[in-house]
Amino acid sequence: MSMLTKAERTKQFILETAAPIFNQKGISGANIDDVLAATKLTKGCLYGHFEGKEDLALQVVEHMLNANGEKMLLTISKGKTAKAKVFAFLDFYKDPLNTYLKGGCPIFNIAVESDDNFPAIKEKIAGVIRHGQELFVSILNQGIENGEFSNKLDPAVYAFKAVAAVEGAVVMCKAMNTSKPMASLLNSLKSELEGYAL
Amino acid sequence: MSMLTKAERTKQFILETAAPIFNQKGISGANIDDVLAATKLTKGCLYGHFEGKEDLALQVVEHMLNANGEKMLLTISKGKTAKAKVFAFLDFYKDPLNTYLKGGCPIFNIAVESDDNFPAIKEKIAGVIRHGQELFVSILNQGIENGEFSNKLDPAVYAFKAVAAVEGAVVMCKAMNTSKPMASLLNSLKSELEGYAL
DNA sequence: ACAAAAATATACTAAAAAGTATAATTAATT
DNA sequence: AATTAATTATACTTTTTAGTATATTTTTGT
Repeated sequence: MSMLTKAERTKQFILETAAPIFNQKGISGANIDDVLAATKLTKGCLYGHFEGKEDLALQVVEHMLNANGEKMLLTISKGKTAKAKVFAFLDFYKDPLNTYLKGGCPIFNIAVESDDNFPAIKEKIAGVIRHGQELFVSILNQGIENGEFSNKLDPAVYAFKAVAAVEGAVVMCKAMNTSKPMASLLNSLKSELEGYAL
Repeated sequence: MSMLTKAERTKQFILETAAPIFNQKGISGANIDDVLAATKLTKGCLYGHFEGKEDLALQVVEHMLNANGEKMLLTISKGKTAKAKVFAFLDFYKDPLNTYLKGGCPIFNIAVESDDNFPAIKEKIAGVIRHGQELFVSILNQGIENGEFSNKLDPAVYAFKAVAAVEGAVVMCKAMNTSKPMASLLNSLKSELEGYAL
């Protein structure tokens, strides 16, 4: 028998199945029936695990953010040098048309929608973005300290620029249905960083 | 008497009033009653001008995109040199917390939502983005031709990077409730361009 | 294996949102 | 200024979506 109880597994299953639905259709656009159809569960079951749509949405969002964070950390940790870590991060969305979670980057998708509508979720997103920036900055700082990069590199500026550009590029590429510009953007961001190499 | 008929003015008024609602709440999140409350009009009136919510949404989107395009063109046209034009474009969203249309950049907001949900609107957005890129590239090319910039500048790459970064930054700044990182991003993008100055 | 507890299914109600028919009003044309 | 056409308001229906009460089934712990 699995370590998780049946109910816990069902809840997990609901969250995982609902994630792409919410990521693609958005919080307002996704509805309970979509989730029921995808999970092939019933109302009684779903409402046994979640108080209502708002609760479901919040937990789905948390689930997506956690999954995204873990995946991101794993990706970055594979790089041995600071530069390799940064490059690994940049490549995370190198194919915007085939993101690991259908519908693009959940952080950004939720950020756009929650901004003016769901203050609680907006705060969560703000935290995730801030935390990501801090991590990125600390990697760059390590790179400066260990002599990989010149101290002319401003970690905060580069970190913000890189994330903003990549996230913006994901949206643009998806809209235009091409991942081509992403490739040259990544090259440009990488050579910009390499300009600070010692 | 105004050149526009009463009905035309009412329709225009509805579109303008509905624009911020749709831009903030999204197409799925916005509803007819929101628009009626904001305009203080009634169903009979609204349905006299639009076939239904879908039609309204489409026309609101078109209205937002047109308004955005015009405003953008006007802004850019104020710059005399290629560099000035680019800088003017970059500064367009320099204060992401107070965009001319409440809720941030409509192009991006709509892009994120329409992507997996509204194919017709997605196509429109794709066209707008492509057109914007072409314009940006042509400005940079002029700059190269008239000797402002070195021909080492790759217009397509810089144009994409700049737009992606600024748009991404708008979302990030709004989420984090600060326009500070936008300021340093703009400085960075500007000095990047100035690196190609002759 | 059995009893208690928890999870799930069914069938329903409630609320919200979209849309329509018709009447009243207002604007445009002569 | 009067008439017709168009616009807008009111009051309604329909549809969609969320949520609930209760019954049934399945887990879980003894």
